[in-house]
Amino acid sequence: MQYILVADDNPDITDVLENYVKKEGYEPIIAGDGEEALNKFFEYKPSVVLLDVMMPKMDGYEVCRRIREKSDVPVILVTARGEDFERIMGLDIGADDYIVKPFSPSEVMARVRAVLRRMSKNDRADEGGRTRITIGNLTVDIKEYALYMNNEQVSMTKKELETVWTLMNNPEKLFTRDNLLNSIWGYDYYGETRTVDTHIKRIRGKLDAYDHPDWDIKTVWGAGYKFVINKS
Amino acid sequence: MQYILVADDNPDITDVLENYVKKEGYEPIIAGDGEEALNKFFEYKPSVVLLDVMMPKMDGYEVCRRIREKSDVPVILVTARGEDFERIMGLDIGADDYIVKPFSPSEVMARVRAVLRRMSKNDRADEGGRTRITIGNLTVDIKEYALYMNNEQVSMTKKELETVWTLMNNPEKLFTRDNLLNSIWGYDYYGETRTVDTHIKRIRGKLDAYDHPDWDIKTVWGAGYKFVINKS
DNA sequence: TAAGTCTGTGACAGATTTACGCCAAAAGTG
DNA sequence: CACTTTTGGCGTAAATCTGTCACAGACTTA
Repeated sequence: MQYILVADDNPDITDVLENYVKKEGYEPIIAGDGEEALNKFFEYKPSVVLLDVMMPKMDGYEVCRRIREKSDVPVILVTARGEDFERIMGLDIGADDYIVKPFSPSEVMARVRAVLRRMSKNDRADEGGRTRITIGNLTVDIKEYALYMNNEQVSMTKKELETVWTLMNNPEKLFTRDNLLNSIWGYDYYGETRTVDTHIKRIRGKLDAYDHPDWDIKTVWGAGYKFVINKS
Repeated sequence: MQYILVADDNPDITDVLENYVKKEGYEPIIAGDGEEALNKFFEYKPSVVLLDVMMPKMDGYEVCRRIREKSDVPVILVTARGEDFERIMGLDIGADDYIVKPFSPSEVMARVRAVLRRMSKNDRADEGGRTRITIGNLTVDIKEYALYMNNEQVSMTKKELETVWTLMNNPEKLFTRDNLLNSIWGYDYYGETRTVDTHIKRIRGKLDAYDHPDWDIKTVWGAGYKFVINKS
């Protein structure tokens, strides 16, 4: 679940934004003043923070500054009047964008989407982590989102590919179903553990169309699954 | 000591960036206009150059061009909103990346790290000023903004051409919609993600009028699009 | 061997995501 | 300003993926 923190002392504003945030599939967290905003920030670890500049107890600039001491989460400031963006951005508080009142809710959501987009992906392939693993005749490339057996592409769905990738990243390591659900589905997944079985079944169905004497996805009875490498 | 040259005529901006650069362990060199930037460049030989496009005495484009006559140092251009894609990339200026205002300082530093990483990997042959790519019977020339199928020109709009160009530049690589929006529409695009779909549809509509057994623009369900080359 | 667990599998409904057509807004032109 | 082209957005149908269930078969332990 992705949280969005909305901090404004005017309930009319937070009410409207709350609905929009929900409609976009995020979970809104509302705060009515600066201190509350800061507390809820640390409690919920939201993915985006929307801060009104003028709030009781602690203003938006200060909240932003405090958040920046601990986190790189995208922060959008909401200002009352047309201040020059270079002034806002130039203040050493590290805001990511700003919106001038009066705004339309859809404009706000567009900016939320934009900062999330800027933060997401893009750098990950750059990030130095490996993007491709080969074990025996099996290769998975997460940058291409593709899986190859004997250099021939085998079509995989997203979840299937992520599952293989996760297992391959730690050969010989046992993954419980909960481990896999946590790292692939997310920590807040609510559903059957056995779902994993179904995915393993589908993966095996596709990969077993080929011989793979060097490795296998093995069931550890009563525990989970692991990717094993056969030393010959 | 690694120097980073920061050129902008707004002291608010250079002040903030100066602090960030220091915090990351580099030594900032500040310039307030184009001529100063060029002089300090030759004096300090920095590892990265950050250039605001609009500066007194000499604009960022010109500074970048002059630097390129002598050096392959990574140059990041900073532009105000709404600059055209093609002016920044693809042309003979030779910039390595660009950032659209408003930006957050942490975003800037992320890109500095990114270009430095790319340089260290000597990965530069990749983007090295190519202006034309041919794959199978498809040729795109970004300099003349034209696309050919079987040496016959197919009329494309700007966005369509840029999309094809971007995908072709990294065959097999998956681009999420967000990736495409970032690199083609820019960091300050506040529209719908699904817009990409519409453009892909139009591109396919035009290109599918011809056979192209060697390649295809493929949908990766739940993830994005990629340009695939068919090995026969 | 029998009882008690745990896993593999096929089927299916529901959820998600994408393609496509159409329209309206925006940008470009003369 | 009128006209054309380009671009972005939306609703719907189609395609694809995913989670769950029921049951058979496998494994473990006593």
